Amino acid sequence: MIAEHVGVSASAVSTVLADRHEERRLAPATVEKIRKAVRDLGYVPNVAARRLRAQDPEVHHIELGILTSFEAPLFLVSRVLRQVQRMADARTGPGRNFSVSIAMFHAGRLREMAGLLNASRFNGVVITNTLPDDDTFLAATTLPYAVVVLGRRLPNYCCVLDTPGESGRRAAEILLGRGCRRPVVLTPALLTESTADRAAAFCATVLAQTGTAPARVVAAGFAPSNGADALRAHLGAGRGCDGLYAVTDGLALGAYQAIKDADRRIPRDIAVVGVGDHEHADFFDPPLTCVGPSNETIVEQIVTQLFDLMNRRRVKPVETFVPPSVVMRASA
Amino acid sequence: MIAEHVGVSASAVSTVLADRHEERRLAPATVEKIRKAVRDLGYVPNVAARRLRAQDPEVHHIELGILTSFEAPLFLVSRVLRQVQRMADARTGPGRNFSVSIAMFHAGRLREMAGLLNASRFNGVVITNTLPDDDTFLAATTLPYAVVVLGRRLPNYCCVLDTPGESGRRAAEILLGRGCRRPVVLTPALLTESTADRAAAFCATVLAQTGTAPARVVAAGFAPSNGADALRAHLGAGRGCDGLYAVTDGLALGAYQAIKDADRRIPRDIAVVGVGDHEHADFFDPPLTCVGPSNETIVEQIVTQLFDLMNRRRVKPVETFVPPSVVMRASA
DNA sequence: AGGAATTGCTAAATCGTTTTAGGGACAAGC
DNA sequence: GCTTGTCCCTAAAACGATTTAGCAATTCCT
Repeated sequence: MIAEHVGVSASAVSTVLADRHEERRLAPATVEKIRKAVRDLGYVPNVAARRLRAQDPEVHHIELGILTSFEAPLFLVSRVLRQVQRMADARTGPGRNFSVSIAMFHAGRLREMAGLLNASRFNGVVITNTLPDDDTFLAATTLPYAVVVLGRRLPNYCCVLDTPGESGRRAAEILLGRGCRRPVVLTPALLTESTADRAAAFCATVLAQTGTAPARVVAAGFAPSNGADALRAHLGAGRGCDGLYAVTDGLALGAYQAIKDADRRIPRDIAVVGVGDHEHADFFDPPLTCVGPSNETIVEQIVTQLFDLMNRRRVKPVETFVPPSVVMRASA
Repeated sequence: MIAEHVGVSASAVSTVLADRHEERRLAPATVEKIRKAVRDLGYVPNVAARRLRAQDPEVHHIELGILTSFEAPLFLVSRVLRQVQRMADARTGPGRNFSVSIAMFHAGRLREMAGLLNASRFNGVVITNTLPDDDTFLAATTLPYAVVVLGRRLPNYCCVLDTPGESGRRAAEILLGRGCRRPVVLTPALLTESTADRAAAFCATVLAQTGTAPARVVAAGFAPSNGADALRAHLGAGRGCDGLYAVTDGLALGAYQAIKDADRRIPRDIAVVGVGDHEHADFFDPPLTCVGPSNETIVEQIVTQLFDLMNRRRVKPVETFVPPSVVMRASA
């Protein structure tokens, strides 16, 4: 402990920090001396040591984490967390105890997260919203505990993701089925594996069915304002659009504004299809038609796999594809 | 360690778990025996012990947490987290290292969260979205580390919250200033300290200025669907409304739908004022006029206080009131 | 057969904290 | 002077894992 600096034992410091110097009869002068040292040295107690010491040997504490990047929206993450907690609560009892938390990493810098590699932070994790750099890191190092990856395909981990190619294809079919002649796909500049797949499948389907590839509008980020700016530029330049596929709902929300500002109607002038990754897609105006994996199914798959891994009921990694479900609402 | 069950030493078990039995030349039979025991006993490694052992004595690891209830939305929480992380990153260096995470508790059962009382989980926390039960728990036990409470007034902690009475009053003034004669306040059934204060101030102001208290519409929860249902019922019953104050933006979003479904226009027929606690309030249609504490200010206050407490630059708890800022958009 | 090398495992130290038992110094009482 | 008590503090064990050093048994080499 840092504070042997004052020539006093660790026990005395501990006593003072726990505010038990009265009952343990430390001299007021010593208490003051210790307090001062604690302040001066900026002492921070080590939680791992405290916990190791404090915990009841009879009860096992299991740490679960949901790892996501700072930049990503939390909607799906929070749903995963709630479901994980539900399962955890069901398994909690005397002798077993769970903590579930969300930890964030800077996109592309997952590898820097403390305790990941040496398994000193979590007993099991769900990882999502990784960038390609994170994916290569993960692919290169198999973490020695229960890991489920959401939305990415990595051979050495259990993965849960959209059935590849499906969402984009169905979205294209919906727009073409309504008679759209000038479909547009709206994507962020930095594509994740899922968004890239959706866009590619959409383009391929449109090309196959009409002979022309759809226009591709690229937004700076995935916030609504990025979507609005990008689509406004596209419409303002007079390039046609009568159907829009946004690979994430935030972009669709921004697109709505651009469309309305351009005095076009949804879906009459421009039909819009999203993916269902926004909490309130059904309260957009008009409510957003979505083609994407059902969040319930995804969450359920993730959580059962996580617990199966932890129970060692599953050992080999598996890929689970969740087929998109179509929720027709008023926007297309 | 559990697995002395097989008559082998802890070191051997550790070796196998780390998959280093090759380099350390354990007999394949022993490895199998250990693996089987690990499986059969459902062994879960203790992360606290691992961490204590694994960490470099030269670097101090500081754990920060943001504690919120499962039931609450994550918008403000995620903003707090990002800001905390930014400050943490700025203070990270050789010898100092932060982990920031979100941990959730069941509303009203904060006291059950493991490691809170014995300080064995976090070096500092931000607590928010507490229910009255949690508040009484907190008021009764001063946690022995850095704590900042968001949106509640507790004498023994640093608190950051709306200036009491201000938001509701300003909202009322905006609606009355537009000439509204039948203002309505939309609240969830379960009021937190902040929402209760907003509703009360709104009602008091309207009563003072017009002589009649506003109608109070109570939604079952704080999701948009709850708001839509509640307002639909109100409008359907033919009770008047030409101005609406929603104490949380989710309700406003639901109200938008009910208003449009009733063929009323926003703001011409019904003006709407929210509080600015939804990430995309500026992309509602029409964009939502908000009166509420600026999220930047709140987040900044919280985070500086948290770090001041940890540095012991502040010792006594303080209350910080953040005055509402008004963001006029198209809805009122 | 005797020494060297290899194989397969264990003992012990360590991480930082808390708690329990107890010890030394001094004062008071006989 | 010896016992008893009080005051103030420390030593040591414990928490559960990992790692390092090393020991015994077996095999290999000459």
